Amino acid sequence: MTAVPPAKIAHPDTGETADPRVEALVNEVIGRVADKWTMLILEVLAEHGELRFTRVGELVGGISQKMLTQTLRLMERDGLVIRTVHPVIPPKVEYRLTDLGVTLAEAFCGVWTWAETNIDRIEAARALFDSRKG
Amino acid sequence: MTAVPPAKIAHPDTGETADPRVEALVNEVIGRVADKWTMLILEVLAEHGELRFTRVGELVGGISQKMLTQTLRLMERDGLVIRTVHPVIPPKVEYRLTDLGVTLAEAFCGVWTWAETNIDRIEAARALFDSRKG
DNA sequence: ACGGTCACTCTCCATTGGAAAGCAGGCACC
DNA sequence: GGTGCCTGCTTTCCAATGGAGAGTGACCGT
Repeated sequence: MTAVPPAKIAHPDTGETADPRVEALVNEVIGRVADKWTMLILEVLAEHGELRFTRVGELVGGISQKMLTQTLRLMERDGLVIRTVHPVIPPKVEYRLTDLGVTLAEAFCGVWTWAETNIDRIEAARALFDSRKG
Repeated sequence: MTAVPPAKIAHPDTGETADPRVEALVNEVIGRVADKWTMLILEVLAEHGELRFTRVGELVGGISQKMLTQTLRLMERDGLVIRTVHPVIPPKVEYRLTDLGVTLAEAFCGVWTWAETNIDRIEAARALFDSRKG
């Protein structure tokens, strides 16, 4: 991936950032990271420190094991979490955030607080919208 | 949706936040908002102010019209954007952020700067991971 | 021998997302 | 009077994604 993959629809030039390659990379990273499960896992790991596989699933809630494995692997690949395997029976695998993961969690912190403080406004907006075009 | 939908897997108690209902609502809002296209659209609207439908698509890049319509509608429903229809021919529809949308964009601002500053680290982590278990 | 534990992994199916075509409706051009 | 074109969707079809649930491996207690 040295060459930047072109956008599927060839938009000639959006004339936004100086370097379109940087922009594309950032968008790709955002696309990776701006994922429901990634954010939720990041949250529980930031809050609880080191956790085992099933415990992460419990704390996140409603995630399938498949997605849990998949998301944790992707986060590990991106250097957000560290996976520690303890060679014991029954198996014990612990996950914790890297420094990079911690900084991302801090960056996302504003979003949780935003969500917490603005739930009422969102629900009100939804009610209004639905009543208008129900 | 007055009653909080129970998690699909019945986790007895994760013992995290005091009120599980608030937590569930926050998770739902996070799940709504932590979406690739939502974040990207939020970004371009925060940066460019009021934009027309196709212009949003151009600036976001690589989004299908279906997802653009769908995401903008959802954002409108959640009170993040305002959709203004100018009854002219050819049609002209403009989108801009509400105050709520602006606050969310500000909350996400840290994530964009995080992505920009940490691209190198992510790529390095990926290269390492892939070389290890290629 | 058999069930329990834990972290996956696999299989099947419903939902989602992308590509492309269609549509509405007035306007300009020929 | 047709033929396009313009924009903002909507629809259709198909590939990819995600969830539910069962299976796996390796050992331990009974």
